[in-house]
Amino acid sequence: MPELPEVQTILDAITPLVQGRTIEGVTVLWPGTVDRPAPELFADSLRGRTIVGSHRRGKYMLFALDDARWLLLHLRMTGELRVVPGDVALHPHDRLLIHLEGNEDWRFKDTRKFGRAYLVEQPEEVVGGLGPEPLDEVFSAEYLMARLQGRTAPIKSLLLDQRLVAGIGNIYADEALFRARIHPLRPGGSLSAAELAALVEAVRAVIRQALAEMGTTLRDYRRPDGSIGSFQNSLQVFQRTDEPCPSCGAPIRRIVVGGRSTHFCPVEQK
DNA sequence: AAGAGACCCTGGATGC
DNA sequence: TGCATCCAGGGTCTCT
Repeated sequence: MPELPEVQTILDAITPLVQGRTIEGVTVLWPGTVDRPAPELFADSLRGRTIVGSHRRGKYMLFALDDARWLLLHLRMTGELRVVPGDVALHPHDRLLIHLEGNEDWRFKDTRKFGRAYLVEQPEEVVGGLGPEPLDEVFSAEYLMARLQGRTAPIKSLLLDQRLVAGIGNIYADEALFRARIHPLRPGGSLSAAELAALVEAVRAVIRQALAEMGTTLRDYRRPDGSIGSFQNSLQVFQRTDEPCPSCGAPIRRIVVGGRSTHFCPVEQK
């Protein structure tokens, strides 16, 4: 579900609801949601801790605790976060409950059970392998030129590789490639310096706009207050198969690249 | 090392 | 209506 703009939007909404608050207990409803340590130790270790800060790295949310450890959350495809009164009825897809002082619950709901929670001493244990943030100046045409040298995989697949650049998912990969007018099947190493420069700017523009619009709601994504994003109204190719290209009118095509649905204009993207 | 494919899960939409 | 198939904002693992 959520990519960088959605994760940032959720984090911005959830942080004021949990920062400074103390965890009275944890209920693990689906053990698979807890990646590390073992669920019982995870729950025991969080009891009594206070959340003192938060930030985002790629698609991960990082919550700093008062014992210098970190709670990391990844929502994967269908994860949702809410803070609700403790007596609100559970949803069948609630997987993890963090009970806050004052009888409120921070709830992790996740239909497909792909989401994960981590309690670690060093966030780098989990996020250390991520590439640069797309809005960081490190992410540049020169960086891509060096990293994509000799790569034969489709540029679409490479944009989804979190080790190359962190936070881009299926929606924004397709949208950025359209804006840069680059065909998704182009081998990564075949892109010229000018094309890479256009791609970097396209990625930044799409991410910035999606942040401003609080993300893209297609099915499951909800902000913690239940409201939706609005970038779905700005999508130019994603999930617009057979609809006219907004630039030339040709029907948008859908293909599968690296097992992921991929949308592009067959006329304009070379 | 890099790339392709299977796999992890559930539920909604679509087709017959 | 019922059943089958396909599809989904992600990432990890295995095999070649």
